[in-house]
Amino acid sequence: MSDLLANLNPPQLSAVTLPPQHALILAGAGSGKTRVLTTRIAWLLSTGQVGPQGILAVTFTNKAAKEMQARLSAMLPVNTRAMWIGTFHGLCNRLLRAHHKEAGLPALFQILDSGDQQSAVKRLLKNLNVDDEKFPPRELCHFINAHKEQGIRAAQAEVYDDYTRRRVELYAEYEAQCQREGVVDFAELLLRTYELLTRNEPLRQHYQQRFRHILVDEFQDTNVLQYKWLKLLANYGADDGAKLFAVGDDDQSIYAFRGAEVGNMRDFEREFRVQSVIRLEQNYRSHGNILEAANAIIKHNRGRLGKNLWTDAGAGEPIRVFEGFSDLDEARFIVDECRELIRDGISRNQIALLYRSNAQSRVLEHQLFTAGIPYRVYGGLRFFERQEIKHALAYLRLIANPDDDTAFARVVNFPARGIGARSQENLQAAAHQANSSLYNAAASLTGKAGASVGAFVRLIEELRRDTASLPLSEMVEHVIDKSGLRQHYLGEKEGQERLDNLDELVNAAVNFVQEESGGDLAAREEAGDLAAFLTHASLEAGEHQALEGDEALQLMTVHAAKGLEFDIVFLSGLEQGLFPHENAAQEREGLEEERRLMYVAVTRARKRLYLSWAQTRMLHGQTRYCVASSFFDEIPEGLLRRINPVSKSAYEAPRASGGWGGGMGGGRPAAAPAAAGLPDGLRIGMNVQHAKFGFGVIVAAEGRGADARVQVNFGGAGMKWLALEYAKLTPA
DNA sequence: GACCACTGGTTTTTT
DNA sequence: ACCAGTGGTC
Repeated sequence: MSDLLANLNPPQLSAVTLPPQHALILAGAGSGKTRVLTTRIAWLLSTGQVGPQGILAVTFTNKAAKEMQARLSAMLPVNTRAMWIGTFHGLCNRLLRAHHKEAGLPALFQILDSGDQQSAVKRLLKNLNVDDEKFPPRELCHFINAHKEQGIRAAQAEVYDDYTRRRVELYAEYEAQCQREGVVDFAELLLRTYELLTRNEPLRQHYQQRFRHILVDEFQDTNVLQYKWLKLLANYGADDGAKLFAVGDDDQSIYAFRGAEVGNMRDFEREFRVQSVIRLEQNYRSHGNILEAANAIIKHNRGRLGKNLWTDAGAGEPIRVFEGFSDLDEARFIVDECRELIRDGISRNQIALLYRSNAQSRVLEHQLFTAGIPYRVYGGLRFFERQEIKHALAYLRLIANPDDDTAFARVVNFPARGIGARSQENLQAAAHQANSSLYNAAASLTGKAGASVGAFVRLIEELRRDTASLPLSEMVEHVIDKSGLRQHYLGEKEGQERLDNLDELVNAAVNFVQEESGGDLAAREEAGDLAAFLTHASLEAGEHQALEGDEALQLMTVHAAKGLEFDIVFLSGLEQGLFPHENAAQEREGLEEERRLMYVAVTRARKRLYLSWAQTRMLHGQTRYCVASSFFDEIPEGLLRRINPVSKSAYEAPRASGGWGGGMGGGRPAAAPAAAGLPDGLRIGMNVQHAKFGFGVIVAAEGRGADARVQVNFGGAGMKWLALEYAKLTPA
């Protein structure tokens, strides 16, 4: 055990060895958060304070859960399987599978991912004859999820206008549809579990007594419902409830936009009368200058719980700042610099190229490709979200649960088997009328359409029969062949990649069955291989497409980089309107989240950090004229080293390109053409001054004469459209 | 039912 | 610029 605690610093040690009580650990970036969490569990177990079955550890991502499990098994010769370690969704799934009857769900309930949910909503709107222009499925999904994530059912939803009344009705209809089909969406997993435990006293008591220690990772990312869920399991208000050990960093809360509630940290501290708030402030990751910059940035946020990271590593190098004429120029600089770093022996996967939004990767990728540097882009379409995979899974889902209308609608005519939109509408109507699933309504269709739909139903039944005794992987293979999917993609021009992916799905099934340890055993025993595999596919959308283990540069959004670290980090596109993003920069809350994002980005770097921006950038097919991000103003100049001449705007007098430009599109931005209707003296890209908003750059123009409007990027004051007739703009 | 042209919408994203 | 989704034509 002394081994266990060796090399912990004093705050880490006190967190790990805290006597049983509620605790909040404020763990700064790079302060050894995961280590504290896992060591805490190991310590609790090895001191005999609790058995493995008394531990519940919750994370947000499967990756984090797996890492925790792996680290624990390395630390202790203990059966980690008796512990409940997983994501909120994974654990809820486990509970619902075990108690599906009490929860009012079929044993083989399916899980809708966000895409499935949207299709389900679309189908609902169609059935109810609701105009999907007035109620866009995307927006409706968001409305429904936002309510569920607050723990609010349709019956309790607040109605403040006609539009919302209708949305609430649709929410209720959607709930009914899901119930009828035996499917649950992500938010439902949590809400249903919460309600199950609330209403079912014996079950609730069972789990409240079982779990003695509940540990939560990334607590700043919990939403309202997740916190309620934790309170329930910890038997909030009782003396003999589990002890909650929450680890988080309010400064790294970057998911408020999807419902995360940083306020949970404060609420937790207050409601649970937390006596021990422990701050982990020693950073083991970054050199001093980098850390100092991060601290300086985050200091601008209000209402922080307060924390100041320090390091005993030296100051290190200054932060390098590069200003490009264009996004291309910026990308070229970055790639040149990377080439040199690689030549100097830096490992490629220790270099990260970060950006605010995915669209920015294109220009970087292009330059990297040209330079022949291997790179890996994180994000994008994931394995189980690919069209061909979803199709194959839909067949499997129908085998498991014929009432799954989402799956039915997806493949009833794929590959094409003459069941057109018309027949499908008829079927929908029949099913709606009979209040039954599409599958069951199929028999009621007559005529030609009835025959083809009947043939489809028979196909599914045949598949079910023929695969009933096959092992999972052979089952998948059989379905791919006999459904006609393979044949279909064989005949498609670009079908080879899809075929490869389908083969990969068979492999995934093989691995899934073999991999006893990682899988959710309880769920599998309950429901069989197929159901467990389908759950796995929904809950764990799969590895990102790029190859693992390659010696490659790492490209990703700042969000995706959270939790990771690299020797060298390039943070590009530091322009007002892009980072901080214009949609967020208007309100303080939004800007503060952007600032936390900036803080996360900066603290990813161990040894060297590059910050760059471009005076012009192609965005949505148009050239945007940019000003530097206001975040530059928040970093003390003394920490920075400007690697090329600094200018205030794209339209200063021409000057040397600093050696990075030259060539196509790389040099000064081409002089902007006089935009239609702009009065003399105004040009796109020009610097102007406004009485209220201050200095800015004209970014776009439209209309002429009295209607002429210009879009001006005012930096800190944001992006504005101004009517020239009223706004007083003077060239600056 | 297949193909093509047009449209709108593009911050971040896990489960 | 680029993607996905849609509506039209053959």
